[in-house]
Amino acid sequence: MQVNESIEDYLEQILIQQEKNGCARSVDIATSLGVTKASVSHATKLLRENFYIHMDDDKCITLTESGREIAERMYQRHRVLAQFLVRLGVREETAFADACRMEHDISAETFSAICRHAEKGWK
Amino acid sequence: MQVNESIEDYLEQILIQQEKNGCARSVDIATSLGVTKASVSHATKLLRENFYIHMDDDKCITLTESGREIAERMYQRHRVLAQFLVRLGVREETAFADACRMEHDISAETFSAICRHAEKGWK
DNA sequence: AAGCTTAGTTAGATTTCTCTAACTTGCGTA
DNA sequence: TACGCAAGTTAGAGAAATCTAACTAAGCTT
Repeated sequence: MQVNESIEDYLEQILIQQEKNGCARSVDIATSLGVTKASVSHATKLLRENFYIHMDDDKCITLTESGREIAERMYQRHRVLAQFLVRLGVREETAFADACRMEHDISAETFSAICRHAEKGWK
Repeated sequence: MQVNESIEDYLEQILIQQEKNGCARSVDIATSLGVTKASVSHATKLLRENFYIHMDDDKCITLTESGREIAERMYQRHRVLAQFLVRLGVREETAFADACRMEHDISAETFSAICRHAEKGWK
């Protein structure tokens, strides 16, 4: 399995829910990502087989070390990109939605350039 | 057929070649996009069927009005985004590659915010 | 003319992601 | 206890993009 956009979205969403509730549930992942439970089930099976997540007996999903690493990277990108866009004058909602797609596309070099400017101001 | 990332890339590449050589050729599209001739053939068939391109008897590919509209939008985004990233300190090559993916993802709102800042400076 | 090279097409397979539909399982409540 | 709901799984299908391999068709070159 290669880690692609879809997989990254699942991992990021699991992180968000895990931070909020202690663990993530399939049904909530489905709602947040706008996909069916069947799709989540399929994805979590893959993620489990490749040791990116752990699912305990009562279906509570948590990230493993390697899953968390990817999820944190995506979530950080998501937040920094959204903040950056807001400072460029984009409405918060649009910024968040666009950042959600951009986070998968940019190189480490571009991300660090954006990090440098997301905090500073510009004229 | 819905216009997605892949289709946008084909149209943009056809525009670039059309500007340079008067028309685009399948083999050059394949080389530029890093896909096989078979993939280009499949894509151009779709694009023809949906009236985004025209292919004359000697296989010379040109954009129709509606194809050109999409291609121009993508190419403009590509250039503006790349320029913007360069001004943020990203190396030209990386900027161009990242812009190539970002161009498909950003909303009109985000693009116009970036346009406003791509020309101005920032500190 | 015969053979080579290049461009393009077609057929068929593969991969990836998603869906619907039908199923199991567990829990709560009437 | 029995019913029904909610969560999750499985099977099967479809869409989209790509690939390889084999083909056609034109145009050069000897």
